Parts: sequence; C-alpha cells; structure tokens
Amino acid sequence: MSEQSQRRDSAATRQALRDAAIELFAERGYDRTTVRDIATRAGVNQALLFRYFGSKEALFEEATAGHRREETAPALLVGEMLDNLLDPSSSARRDQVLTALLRTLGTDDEAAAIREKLNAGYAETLATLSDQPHAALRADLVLAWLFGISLMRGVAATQPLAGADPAVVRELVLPAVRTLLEKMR
Amino acid sequence: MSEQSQRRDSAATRQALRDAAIELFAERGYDRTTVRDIATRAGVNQALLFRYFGSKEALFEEATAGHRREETAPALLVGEMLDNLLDPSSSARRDQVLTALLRTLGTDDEAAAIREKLNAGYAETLATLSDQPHAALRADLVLAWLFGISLMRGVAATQPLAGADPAVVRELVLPAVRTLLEKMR
DNA sequence: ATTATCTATAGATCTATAGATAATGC
DNA sequence: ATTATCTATAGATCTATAGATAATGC
Repeated sequence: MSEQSQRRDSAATRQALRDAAIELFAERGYDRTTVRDIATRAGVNQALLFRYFGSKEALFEEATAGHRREETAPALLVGEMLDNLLDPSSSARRDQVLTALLRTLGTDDEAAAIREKLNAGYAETLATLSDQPHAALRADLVLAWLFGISLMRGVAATQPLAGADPAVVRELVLPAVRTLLEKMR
Repeated sequence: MSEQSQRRDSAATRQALRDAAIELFAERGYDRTTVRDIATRAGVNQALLFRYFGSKEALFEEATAGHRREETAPALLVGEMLDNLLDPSSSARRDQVLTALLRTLGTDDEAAAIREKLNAGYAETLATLSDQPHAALRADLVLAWLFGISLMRGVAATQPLAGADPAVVRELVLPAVRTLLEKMR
C-alpha cells in the first residue's frame, strides 16, 4: 500500500490522497496543511489533488465526510461515544476525523458545515435520553463535554487527562452525565 | 478612542494594535487573521505592528497574556467560571481571550503555550476541590467541560446551546459537576 | 486513443524590513 | 534632534491551472 511501485490506478491515487489528507488535517488543522504536504505524503504529484478533488476545500469536505455513526441503542450511546473517543486503537479513523474537525473548527469559514458534521446523529439521539425539560440543551451539554474531552486529549494533550486510563475516565464521566440525561431517577 | 484625529502617541497606537489583535484572533483565529487586518482595524500603518511587537507571533503572545484570574474561593470557582463563560456582557474581554485561545488551539505551533495559558490558575485550584482519588483528573474533566461549552457556544455557535439562558445552563451543569468534584457527600 | 501523471508557472497572498517623511519636544 | 509613522518592496509562501509526457487498454 505504501512503497510498492504501483501501476497507474486513479482510484488508488484518489484514496491515497484522501488518507494523507485526513491524517494531516488531524495533525495540523486545515490552514497549516498545504496541498503539497498532502501530495507528498500520498506519494503523488500535487496537481493530481486538483484533478481528483477540484480544490483543497473540496478535499477537506470529502475527507471528513462519512463520519456517520452506526446505530446504537440510545442508552448505550454516551458510553460508546466515550469509548470511541478514549480508545486510541479501536476507532483510529473516526478519531482522526473528529480531531480534524475540532482542530479546524476555529479557522474554517464554514463552521456551519463542520458543526453539522459534529452534531449529525449525536445530538438528536442524545436528546431522546431525557424526558425532563430542556432535553435538547442537556444533549448539547453532554456533547460539549465529549468534544471538550476530545479537544483536551487529542489537540491540546493536557495532562493528566491525555494520559489517563480510559476506564477511569469512563467511571468518572458516566455518573455525572447520568445526573444530566437519564429519564427520571 | 476611535475616530478622534489623534496626536502621535506610541502607547495609544500599541494599545490599539493589541485591542484590534485580540478581537480579530477571537473572530477568526490566528492563521486567518493577517497583520494588515489588524493594522487596518487599529487604524494604523501595518509596519508599526512590527515596530512595536516584532512579529505577529509575539503580538499574539502579548494579546493573549494576562488571562490571569482574580482570586476566588475554590468552592465558588466553577460557578464563577461558568458565569464568566456564559455572560456575554460582563467579561467580554476575558471571553475574547478565551475564544482566541480555543480558536487557535488547533492550528498553533506552540499548543503547549496555549495549553499553559488555558490551565493557568484553573486546573490547580479545581484540583483542590476534591479529596477523592484522581483529583487532578477530575479537575481536568471539569475544565474540559467548561472549554467544550465555550467552544460550542463561542466558536461553533451550536444551537440550542449558543442561545440558551445562562441561568438554565448553570442549573444543569453545576449539579453534574458536583458529583464529580465535591468532597465526600 | 485514452487517461494518469508530471512540469512549469501564473497570480495572489502574507510576513517582515529598509529607508523616507513628518510631527513632536528641547 | 528625536521619534512616530508611512512608502515601497523583498522574499517566501500557497492554491490552482495549462499543457506536456508517459503508461495503459483496445
């Protein structure tokens, strides 16, 4: 996949550019990643990026798309999201997309599109977890917490959070979330 | 302060540049703010920015410095921080600095310096609020929540969080934080 | 013949600096 | 005379495109 002297294969080249892009966007954010960086990491010529994606912006859109979550029982959702966030091995790809989005949120012109991607499928489901007043707001607050944790772990690398045992984090966060979300008590 | 045809005053010019810088960094983040944008908003020539601050990076450092918090009883800290975060009128300046830091966190080379500024005086004090195991981690998690809320309100402008009544947010967040932080029960 | 890839470069930035000009204070 | 301010521009990017070259499939 990386070093074999490949035959010409536009699909593979496209994919290599996509992969390199999401990696770099997650590492440096949109603005600090240049199209030449991406092409170099993908091992292809920089002009191909424009041939296959049209623009840097369009590549970002496509690379961060498909962030859709598989269906899960709502009650398990928070725990599952937390696991995805915390476990570095399992969902590496999803983590990269989330990191890229969080890292780019501050600089991107179309924060609206990013916001949409971040919320898609999460906030709505979370909102069903509470039948108390302000259900949607409660869901937003939980989401804000998960993103904040991801931000400080993945982007800022704050200690001790960045190096903490996922199981411990889980045991601390879930009870607090429960006071906010769970139906009745 | 803005339109009076001023006399030459290097101190005032310096201050105008600082003010314009923090505004723009909060609006667009570091990378999307150009030195010409800053100088234009400050109403001065672009070369003066370099005369007075040396570089764009140095200006950012100085504009986001002094984010230090006044002393508060630790037990009131979370509520106070939340108020500062939520109330748009009271601490507009502090909000700008926090927004600028959050918005730039993803792109800045020296995330370490920003992390330091974000943590300074907060995490340490928060950690004293719990005598249960993982006190420092608990403090980090609370901080992550506050930053997450600020990120989604100020940067992503997520609804319904962005438009929510501060008092309601406070009443939802504080009890959940209490399960995490408060000594014993 | 078609299509993937590369070369070369346009055109538009952006940070930073050198040196000229103009307003102030002694 | 000193110092604040402005003009002009160097030098280094960065995205994007036009057009040449080279490998594939019929």
